[in-house]
Amino acid sequence: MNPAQLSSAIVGALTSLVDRGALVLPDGVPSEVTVERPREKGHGDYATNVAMQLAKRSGMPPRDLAGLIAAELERATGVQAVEVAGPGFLNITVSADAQGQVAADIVAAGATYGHNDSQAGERVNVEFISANPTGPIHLGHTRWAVVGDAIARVLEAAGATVTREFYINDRGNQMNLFGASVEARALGEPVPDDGYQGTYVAELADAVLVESPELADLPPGEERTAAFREAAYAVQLRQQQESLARFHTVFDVWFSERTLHESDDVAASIEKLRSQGHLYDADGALWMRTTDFGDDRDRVLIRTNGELTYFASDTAYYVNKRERGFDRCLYLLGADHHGYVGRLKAMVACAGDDPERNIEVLIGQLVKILRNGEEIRMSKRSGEIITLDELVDEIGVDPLRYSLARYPSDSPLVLDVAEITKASNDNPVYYVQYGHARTCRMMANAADLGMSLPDDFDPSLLTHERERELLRALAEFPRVVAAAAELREPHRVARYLEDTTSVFNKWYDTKECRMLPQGDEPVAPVNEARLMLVVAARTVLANGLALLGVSAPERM
RNA sequence: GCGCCUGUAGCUCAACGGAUAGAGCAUCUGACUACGGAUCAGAAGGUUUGGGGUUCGAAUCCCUACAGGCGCGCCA
Repeated sequence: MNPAQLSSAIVGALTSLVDRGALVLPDGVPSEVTVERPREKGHGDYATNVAMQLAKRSGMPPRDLAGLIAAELERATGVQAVEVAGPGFLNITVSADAQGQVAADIVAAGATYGHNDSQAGERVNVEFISANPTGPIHLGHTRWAVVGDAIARVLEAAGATVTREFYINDRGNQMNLFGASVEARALGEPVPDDGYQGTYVAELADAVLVESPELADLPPGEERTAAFREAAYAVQLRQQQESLARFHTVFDVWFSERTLHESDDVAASIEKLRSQGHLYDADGALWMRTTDFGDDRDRVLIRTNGELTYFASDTAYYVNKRERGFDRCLYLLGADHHGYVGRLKAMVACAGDDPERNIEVLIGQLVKILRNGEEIRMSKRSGEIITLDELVDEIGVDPLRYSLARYPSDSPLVLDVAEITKASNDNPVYYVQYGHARTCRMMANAADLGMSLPDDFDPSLLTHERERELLRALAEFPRVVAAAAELREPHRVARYLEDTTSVFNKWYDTKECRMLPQGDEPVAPVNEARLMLVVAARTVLANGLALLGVSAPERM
């Protein structure tokens, strides 16, 4: 019996109490109730605080109400015992066969186990990284490359329709400066003072000259600079895409800022906002009155010199997303951009949308990486960059992804290269992956003995306390996925996997719970029931790792 | 000055307002005639930064002080 099923049973008990007149709930019976997996042994398989939650409304003391519900709930199918504890908790013990059935349900669901409908019907645009195409993907982008991708995966598992999107800022002064920098490097001239200094610019210049050697022969001037800009842009964008693909972060849409201007999107979005009455002219510029919706100051859309601001593009881009049908636009930004939150939300309100629903801005705090106890630093001015490619070379895709995925993105984070590259039990990524590999070895061993998943699986054979613990953990997975999706916190999946792997290992280590027959014993139904449990555990570990974009190796 | 984020074991961090705040690392002690030990069992380590408040119950919510990080352009 999984938590959702138990919740339904509790709701059923409440309903029949109300129907009988034994209980009065002025607001009606809740459609679902909280069911937790108790941390303490001796508190049953599951616990609920429903009696304390409903005590006030029902006009009964929590413990009295708990007793009433307990008596009713004990009659439900699959419920073995209900105990009132503490201030009014209900500790529920599920019958062995109802609990064991969880294993077969998981195996039947296979790769879809964990999927749920908590976000069904949501059309979500997840925009993340959106690095300027003037340099490589680097340390500063890495956290969202993992967590943004994992959020998208978790939302999909929760039933949402998701588009992962990368916005390319391929327009404006920075691009021209970038072009001029590559041009200078290619021709052996000094890079402009405010230009791009990094060594990667020299590499780009070389790559451009290999692909388009004729550029060097063009006469100096704007056309040549533009030609270098376009060629370098193409090379740099391709490199970004390759780096991210190698890192298992894949986008559905690479959205060019230029296309907003080449189409009428910018003009159209300005007209839309004008018609909403939130634009005005002052000092020769066009402004959006974002202060109407809580921003600290109004924002310029068109400057005195007639140029469009970046914010004008942002506005057009948002309107474009909404026109493509997304109800929820997620923006995953670095901490250095948190100042944008206010204006983005105000802009959404100015466009006539609901800033509480149509836009959601998540801020990722900075990640520090330590090597030999010292922080690896980047310097924008000198162009010293720690690229994603270098990090992947040094740390590996799986350890790097997992190490970033297991922490909430709104807390600052320090990672030590030595810790996350250790190939041992020190490292949670290998702990979980090894757990998965172990389930695979066990399945292979079982196959060697001619064992197979039983057609007449008897769930009541999985009775050992360690088996029940494991079943409880496995049953929780869909709720963990749902919570991760709702809260945009995929680290919950990683923590859950570590916990579940630990529970699995404890079971594995228990002499009374050997899956294989010992000595010369023949294969018995209990052995095949345990095989079912192993396959269920493998399913959960594999599905969970997939949500984080981390591989699930069959052997290590 | 204003705003956002953070403050939990020696370190890195968990913990939908729930029961005795948990893991891993580091330290110490056990289990290898093993379904691959990249495992398991155990010890030690805490006034959840300080102070108020809200309630059946607060690390969590509110106020306040302190400390750290990051922002506050007609730049992108």
